[in-house]
Amino acid sequence: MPRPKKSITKPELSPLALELIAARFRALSEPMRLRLLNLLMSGEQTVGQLVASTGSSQANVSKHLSVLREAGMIAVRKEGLTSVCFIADSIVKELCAMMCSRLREEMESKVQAFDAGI
Amino acid sequence: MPRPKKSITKPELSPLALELIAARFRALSEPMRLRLLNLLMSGEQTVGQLVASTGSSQANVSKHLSVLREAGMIAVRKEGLTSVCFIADSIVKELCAMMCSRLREEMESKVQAFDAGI
DNA sequence: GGATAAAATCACTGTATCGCCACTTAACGA
DNA sequence: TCGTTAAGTGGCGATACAGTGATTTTATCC
Repeated sequence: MPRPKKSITKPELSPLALELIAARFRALSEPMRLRLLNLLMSGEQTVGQLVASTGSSQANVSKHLSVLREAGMIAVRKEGLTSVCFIADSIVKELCAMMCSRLREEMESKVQAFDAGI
Repeated sequence: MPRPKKSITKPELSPLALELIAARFRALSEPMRLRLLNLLMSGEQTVGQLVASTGSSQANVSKHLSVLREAGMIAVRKEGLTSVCFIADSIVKELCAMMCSRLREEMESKVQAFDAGI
């Protein structure tokens, strides 16, 4: 036997790579964080503005923002007392746009199937 | 009054849309699931093959596969006793490829920064 | 320095989820 | 029908994470 396991095909991703990729997707896996990112799509905002827009608590927003920051998706610029947040990774917009359009397609095809006779 | 709140800018995503998008990213947010998807990139595989390739328990693999199935990312075709899994949504490959290349870029830029003098 | 305001952090609770074990279900062959 | 095998499912313990309230840090103004 040439090799006792795997690798007839591709070289399989390393555990580290898998964890890093998973971590990035995980940052996008919470509605509140998607909401924050969506708000930041229109332009940079202070933490206070995000708190007001979302209606969530300041602590909660701050925690979610730090998750997004550690994932490299947003960055923060300090201006006196306030912190201004902005999207730091253009991939965010692409990924979300892709997911949105994909979901829309699926829903529309379901509507079509429904209209066509359940 | 037209609407009491928000909407100076964009129409903000609905809670349902946010949850649906988050759910799809959540499906991609676990290393084991990414591993399964990566294995399926090379072509369809039976559950048993995936269990053997990953070295994880059959129950665990089965559960992760059902998560991926509910997220619409894979589909399953029954052939006698065995279930054959395959990627059902081409977006999966795009998303993962995008994340991978993005991470690679970041790492390389860090290496450069390191080489340039910490 | 002291007061104030913005944001981050800590401590805590409830909930979700991973991985494992055991059991059940489904499909085939003798 | 019975036995076997592939896969799905339920229960359990441990861990992770969202949201809240209270506290601390950081920077500004008086």
